[in-house]
Amino acid sequence: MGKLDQKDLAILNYLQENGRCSYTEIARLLNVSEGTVRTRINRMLKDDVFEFVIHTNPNKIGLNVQAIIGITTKLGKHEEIAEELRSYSEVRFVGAFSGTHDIIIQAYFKNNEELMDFVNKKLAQIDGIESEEVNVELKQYKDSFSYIP
Amino acid sequence: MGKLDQKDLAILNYLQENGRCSYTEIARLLNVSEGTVRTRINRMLKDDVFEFVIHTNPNKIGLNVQAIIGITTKLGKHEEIAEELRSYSEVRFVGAFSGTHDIIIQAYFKNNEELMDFVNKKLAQIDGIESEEVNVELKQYKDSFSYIP
DNA sequence: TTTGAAAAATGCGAAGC
DNA sequence: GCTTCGCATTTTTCAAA
Repeated sequence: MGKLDQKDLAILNYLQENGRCSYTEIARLLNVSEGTVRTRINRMLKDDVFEFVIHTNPNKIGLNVQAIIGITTKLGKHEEIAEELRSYSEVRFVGAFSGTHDIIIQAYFKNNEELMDFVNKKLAQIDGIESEEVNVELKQYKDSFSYIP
Repeated sequence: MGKLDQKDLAILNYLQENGRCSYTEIARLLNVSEGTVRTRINRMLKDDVFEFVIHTNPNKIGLNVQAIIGITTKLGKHEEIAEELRSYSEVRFVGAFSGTHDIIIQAYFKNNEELMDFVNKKLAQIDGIESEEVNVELKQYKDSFSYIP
């Protein structure tokens, strides 16, 4: 499990700005050969350091309501409930947390009705959920994928 | 602001699975010409429907502590505080919410000490923050970018 | 909007340093 | 591990249906 050096981080930095940046262009910018960039990217992909994805704008595909829901579960039920939640397509993030909530999820919906149905029907049906705290997003200020220091 | 048809959604679906999928390959899979795929992708990029990005695995770049922090602010201070928070590189998500918390952020840190410094120094310095609720992630079950229905 | 075909750019594999 | 060099594939451009 090798570490990443400065060159690797530099490559990731360029790819963050443009996920389709070519090997050739990155090579030009870093003053190394195209082969070097290619080798390193392939190594990082194999080591699961990053992956190529697209970030879809939820509003543009009709998902206008976004919510973050904090969930308190019965003791020892985290795992099972988290696995169940992760299977729903509305849910884009699921994590177990230490703090006020045992599980926190982030989910996207077409409209408020869909959100209500999700909370009152889907969540209500899950055994072991003690309480939920629904936060509806009013405005988004940042949603970045650039964590390179 | 045109709507997306089935063909557009099909293209996005393939790109979700592999952000580097070539126009040619998508064209083969959808039984249309390569030019069609390219035209539509470029239109969607222009319309800000999606963008090509990379998703970096936080752990692999030394960011081992992840937190979701709910913040309660003084009335009328949301905007200003959200803008301030969005400027920090540790912070990857900032939203204003209706619910228990006025602002919810998600942030990544190298270790617990960095998280503590962030809460006790950076957040504590911001005027207008009334209270914070820190949730530290113990395990992540899902973190998807595939919102296509 | 979609297609096809030619030109330009990029990606790939192998060999050598 | 980095580079260079051919060759394959892909992207780009543009005219036409």
